[in-house]
Amino acid sequence: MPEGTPTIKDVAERAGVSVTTVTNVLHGRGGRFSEETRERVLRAVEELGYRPNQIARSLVRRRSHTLGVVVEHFRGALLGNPYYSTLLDGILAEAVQSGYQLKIIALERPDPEHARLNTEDGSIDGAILAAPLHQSPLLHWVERCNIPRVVAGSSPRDLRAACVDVDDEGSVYAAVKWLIELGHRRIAFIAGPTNYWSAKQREQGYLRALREAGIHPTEHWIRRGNYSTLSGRQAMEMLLQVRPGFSAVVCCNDWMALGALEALRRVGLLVPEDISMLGFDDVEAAAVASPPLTTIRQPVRDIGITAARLLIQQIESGQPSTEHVIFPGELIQRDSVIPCSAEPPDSVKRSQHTRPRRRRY
Amino acid sequence: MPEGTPTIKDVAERAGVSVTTVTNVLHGRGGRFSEETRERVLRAVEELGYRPNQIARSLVRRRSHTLGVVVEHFRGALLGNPYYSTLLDGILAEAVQSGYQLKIIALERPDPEHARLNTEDGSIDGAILAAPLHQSPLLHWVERCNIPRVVAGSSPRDLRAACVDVDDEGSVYAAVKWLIELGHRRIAFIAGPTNYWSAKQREQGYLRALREAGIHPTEHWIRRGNYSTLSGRQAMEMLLQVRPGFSAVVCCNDWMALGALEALRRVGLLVPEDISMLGFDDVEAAAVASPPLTTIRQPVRDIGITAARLLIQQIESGQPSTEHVIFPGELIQRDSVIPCSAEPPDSVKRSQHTRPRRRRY
DNA sequence: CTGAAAGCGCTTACAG
DNA sequence: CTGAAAGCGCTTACAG
Repeated sequence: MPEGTPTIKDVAERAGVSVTTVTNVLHGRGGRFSEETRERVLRAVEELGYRPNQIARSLVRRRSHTLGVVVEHFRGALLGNPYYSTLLDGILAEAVQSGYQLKIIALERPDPEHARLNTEDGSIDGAILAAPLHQSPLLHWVERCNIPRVVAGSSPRDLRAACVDVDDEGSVYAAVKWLIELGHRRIAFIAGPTNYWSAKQREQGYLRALREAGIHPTEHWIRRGNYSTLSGRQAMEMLLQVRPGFSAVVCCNDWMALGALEALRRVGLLVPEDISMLGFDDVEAAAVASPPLTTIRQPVRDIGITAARLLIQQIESGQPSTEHVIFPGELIQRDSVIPCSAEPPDSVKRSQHTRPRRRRY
Repeated sequence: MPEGTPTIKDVAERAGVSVTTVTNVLHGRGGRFSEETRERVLRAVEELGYRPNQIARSLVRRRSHTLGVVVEHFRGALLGNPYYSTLLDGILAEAVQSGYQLKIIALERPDPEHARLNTEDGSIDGAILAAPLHQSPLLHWVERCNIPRVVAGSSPRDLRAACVDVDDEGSVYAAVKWLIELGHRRIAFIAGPTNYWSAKQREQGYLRALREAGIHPTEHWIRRGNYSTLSGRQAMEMLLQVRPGFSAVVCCNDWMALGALEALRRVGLLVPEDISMLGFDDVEAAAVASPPLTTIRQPVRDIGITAARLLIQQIESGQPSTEHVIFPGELIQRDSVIPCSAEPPDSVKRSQHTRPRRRRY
């Protein structure tokens, strides 16, 4: 607040009443002032251009009506990631609806003490930890901090704190089971980086589906990328080198699937005719890829909304919660998956294709 | 802050010193205490788990070390828009680097008074108005508010406040001029919604380039969409109905370009062989479209960074500023634009294509 | 080197 | 219906 900003005291003086009366009319505590007093106060507010200082209010009420979103600020390009921004969008929508505002608390390092210093400082009423990395020290913080809190996304299932997440394991499991029902048995997997809890879970889902169907993947069936398009292309290239005749490949995220698509295109293999492809996330680019990518969508915005709702509940009830809300993923069927043809890939009739290079698989 | 939270007074008592001394050691005001006192205070802080209440501090220092990002919260799906989230990402990066945190102030309606109430309340040191709509009442607010402020994105050039933006008009002008140099003369335009300042500017750039080249577009050359893929497809379909033999079409954003691509594909026209296509924004999907889209990229993250920097300068210098920083757009050349062949489209030799339907243009 | 006191701008019992 | 006083948790001259 700049120097000359009018305060409640100025209003009181101008209206010729006490500051107590000013707060009372400002907060509509009826019956404590006459209509005439009310008008005088309001006029003074108007004339002075007075706006209440929320900081002072927060200090005495011990409530800031602000939600904190805690993020690890690794390398800075955080909100450029649609996952985080969509999560934030959901949180914001719910917060605004309930009369809260949002503070972004970007931690320069995932240090519990650092987190406490920035959250238990009176500036927020509660915190949402946004998609922590696998085994982040912040999970430790979140389990024992002194303010209402919930984890949104990437939450270990044994977390002793409220959290909201998608069922990574279960939705990949279901999708791979579906591929198997379509006749696919040789199904490769392009895995994600090991520092993501979600990547691990998706891999588990893949393995469980195969196991239940009595299919035993060798290490040649799995290649690991880092979630980037390039790494997906490279992983696919390595997969092609071992030539075990896959009829389908499932990717831990869409960007790697897009890279894998590129790798197949380069060697003249067609999706889905030669190989079916399944992604995860349903990023915007998935719908406009060629072919449009069949993928698993997670309700990221709903996760954000629910996390905010859970947090506000804790704040307003005064009851800490350790509730876990797990959303199912949704299979988005587009054009990159078809049933497995009985014949091995070599003899599959390929549709017309204009690429010059063409290899046997 | 929950009830039992230790305060500076508790620390003072425990250490057997005054609160003045506690603040002094906490803020490292050297020379005002003995080494032994310092240790006693620090030990008390440690034992009590004391963390300073920033709200109280803000109240007396009149500084919150928080930047406010003001957005119009229309329909809620705000940060789902990569433009906003990327802008926010840049702002966040610069803020964190300079020791500030971010508060998101989502306004339920673009009302100047509502904006003042939420910004001039002591909770932020300055505000960034993020990409206001064309003629938003908030521009009015930003020109006369009492705290440091800057507009990031979509800023009218005559704004009497600091702002950072891309040169929409100039970059479309330059790109269209380039198309003309490539031999294109019949260049259609799929315009954006009229409530976006940027959409208007891009249209102006298109018109200026044509005008300078002595080309006179009729109203048939321009169709308006609403920035969605679907609207782009429909606009292209309308453009095709009048059949004026365009050799190129420039779109006000990438999503509409992607829709236009779809419309052309449906009628069997090839991009870029039959028609060149230029987008704007360089969204992620542009790079993976087929063909990869030639487009104009605006440095959204840099706009955010610069806006935050300008704001922090104002805050720390106490000097309001009305500086305008305008970044050029960057032409990203991919595969959707080629030189115009001398022959009219009808006789253009088309490359191999597998689509069954094929129409004369 | 140390501390008592005033004050930041509000709210909240409480007394009248 | 109205107001004086205490207090929220800090910081800042200022006096010693």
